[in-house]
Amino acid sequence: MEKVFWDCPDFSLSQTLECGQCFRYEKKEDDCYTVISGQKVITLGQVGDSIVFYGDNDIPFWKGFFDGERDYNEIKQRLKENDPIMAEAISFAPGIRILKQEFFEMLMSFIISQNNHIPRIRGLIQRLSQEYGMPLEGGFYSFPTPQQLSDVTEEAYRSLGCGFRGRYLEDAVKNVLSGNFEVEKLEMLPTEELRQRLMSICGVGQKVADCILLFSFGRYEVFPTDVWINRVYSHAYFEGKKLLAKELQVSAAEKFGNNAGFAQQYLFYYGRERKIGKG
DNA sequence: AGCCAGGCAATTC
DNA sequence: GAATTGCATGGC
Repeated sequence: MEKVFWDCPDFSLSQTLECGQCFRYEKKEDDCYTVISGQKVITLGQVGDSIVFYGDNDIPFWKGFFDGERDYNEIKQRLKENDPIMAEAISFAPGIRILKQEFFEMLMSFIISQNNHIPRIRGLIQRLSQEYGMPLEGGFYSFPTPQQLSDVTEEAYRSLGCGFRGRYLEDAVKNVLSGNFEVEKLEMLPTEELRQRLMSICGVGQKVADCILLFSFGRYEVFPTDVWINRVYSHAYFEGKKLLAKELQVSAAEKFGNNAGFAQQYLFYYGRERKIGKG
């Protein structure tokens, strides 16, 4: 098997995949991972700072997927200034990079994520792909396209185990197929307008919309606010006092500015792994 | 064996 | 408008 090497600074494959932004990866032997995005699949590993791609399937795509061009060192230095908790969160997982993932896949995945555990989210996405996606090499399946899901009913989603989210998933597919969610056009919209557009889909609230804005549209100024972020944020900056989501986001915007999204992911992973503020 | 989950819409006050 | 409630399911 052909190997392609890639030196990418400030990058940990495991931290980036396992920090909660991505649901479609599988850990193999020797710290190797198989990652699936849309119709593409790759197996890769890491030796020190060096990433090893096994196979040469569209390497430029995967370098973009891993946000390879961005200077994360500069972002981290800026976030750490006068912020010991952030410094600790960053040193806990200094190799997180924000992935660039497909819009439709993020839309469906984060609808599924609501009121759900991460292991179960992954299972549901896997079954959805296996049922309606396309077989790829290695026994994996592509995430289904909107067209492949065009006739899937709420009941079918429920029988996969999606529960009450079935109605939302069906609505999301209808919306995308209607033509009001073409990525090339969405990319042009200012963040707030794009957020409102996403939230017009039943089942997409601000949290889900913000995850899509951050993980798919590269709107790094957003700060997705969920229960974990609320715990770690109030613990880190407000002596444990819980904030309303609105207040928290105003505070995060002041504190982190255009790097809020990166800050969110460092804090989220740190808080969740260390169970900060829980119990 | 329950408890609860990267929330949300619907309902109620 | 802010606060409360029901939701489906299964991993832990």
